[in-house]
Amino acid sequence: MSNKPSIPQGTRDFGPEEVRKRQYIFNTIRSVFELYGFQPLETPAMENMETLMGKYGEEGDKLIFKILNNGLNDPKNQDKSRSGFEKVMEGKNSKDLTERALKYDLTIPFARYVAMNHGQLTFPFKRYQIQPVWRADRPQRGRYREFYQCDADVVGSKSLLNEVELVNIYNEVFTQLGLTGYELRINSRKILAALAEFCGGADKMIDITTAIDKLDKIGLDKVKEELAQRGLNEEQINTIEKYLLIDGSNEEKLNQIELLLGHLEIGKQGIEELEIVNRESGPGLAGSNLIIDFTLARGLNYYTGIIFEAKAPATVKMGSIGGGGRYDDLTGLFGVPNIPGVGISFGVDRIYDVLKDLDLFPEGVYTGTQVLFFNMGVAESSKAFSTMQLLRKQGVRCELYHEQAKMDKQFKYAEKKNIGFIVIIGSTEVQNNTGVVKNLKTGTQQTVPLADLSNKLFI
RNA sequence: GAGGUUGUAGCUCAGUUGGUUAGAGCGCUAGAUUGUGGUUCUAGAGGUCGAGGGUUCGAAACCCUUCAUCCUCCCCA
Repeated sequence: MSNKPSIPQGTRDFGPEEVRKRQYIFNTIRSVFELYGFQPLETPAMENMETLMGKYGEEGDKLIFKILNNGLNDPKNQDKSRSGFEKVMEGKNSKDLTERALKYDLTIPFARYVAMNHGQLTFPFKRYQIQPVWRADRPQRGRYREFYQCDADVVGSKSLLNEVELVNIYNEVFTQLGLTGYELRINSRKILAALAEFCGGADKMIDITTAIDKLDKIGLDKVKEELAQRGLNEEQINTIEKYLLIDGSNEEKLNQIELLLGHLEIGKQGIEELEIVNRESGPGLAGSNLIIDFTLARGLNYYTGIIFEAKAPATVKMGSIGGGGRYDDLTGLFGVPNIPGVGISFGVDRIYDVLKDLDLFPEGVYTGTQVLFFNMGVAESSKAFSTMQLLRKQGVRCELYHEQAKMDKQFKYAEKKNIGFIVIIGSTEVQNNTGVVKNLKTGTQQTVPLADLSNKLFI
């Protein structure tokens, strides 16, 4: 029976305090995006199925939340519904059963938007987008079925200046949030492509990248094992091992990769890109927070150039808190070729968990109401109400206790809501046109004429 | 999709080999205290032991099923 209400697996309610903390993260990210000249965009929660399918790889397709069509039981649809169901049972998709799905990320809907509106847009188009996305994944630490992404993308520009700006956006946001120990790992898909070309051919690229991506998790030996399982021979695996053993500062890594893959045209391009981004991203940033990592692969198969992954400080064991990269032709998927782009994403829900673990939320996040007016009776509360309205006009956040009650109760209400000040207007005060202002943190109080009440008293 | 963990009061959790009426702390309500909270003291309310079935003279405990939860793998933010 279980009459208890519940919410779907992997979703969450956010109480007042949580919302405030999340808002703090959103506002920080939004203000940095705006600072760098990005403009807001919102797209629907759901997209047509064909917009999403096939864009995230085979695994990704399975994780898309599909929406059942309405009217399946309508007599004139029943045959279609049945045959559609048969198709679904075979693992295929059927428009007769589902033609819409919840969006899986913000990049593909954005690409769809650009493809639809490229005639009207001014390029390069820089947009940011802060919205929830949904994945039918099994929930666990740092993984939810509904979560927010904050994306910033630039389309219509091949300049590496964009990558450099995005690196600095990451740095600015994480620094403002106090997350100074973050790591921004970068690599280039072109280097990975060069490696694949050098040993095994381009068709082995996905096999190679998914295996080496796990290096820090499972270790070199296991990676070699997995490569062998995926059909690479010993010579090829040895080359990959050399590749994986590249280490040192960013500059040292670049020198070593030059020796290994610099002779290939695509490798040369990738190395040059990394070199530029590393050099231009700013003194103090490159090499400490910005780390060139040749094992970084990233799953999304539309990336073609520089790729990013932001990681929380190793101590919190959270993994990726953001990611992104360059794609040469995302809108080509929607019939509008030759619009290159590059973008990044912040995972707010994980950043929230990390800030909580590290106790990095500032004090000010918790404040709501500044002043509580005590309710001392009908005539008294009427006076309190009109006084309160005047204060509200000055921008002071205040409230009047909802009913006449013992002072004890009203005090406790203020305390629980973390309200810093109370104002008592009782019969004596009504007569004298005064109020007793008490600072609950220090315990001090003073009687002041109501006309003198102002926001200065409540700081 | 595969594997595991936990589910007892509003919250955090005890509960012995299966044995009478299931406990504690915190919180809540009321009083001590009719205009001054946080401290203290006193009293009180609050449980179909996640749900359903089974074993047993007897189940919170053992078995099966199911749901939820958290975690690991896969993959990802």
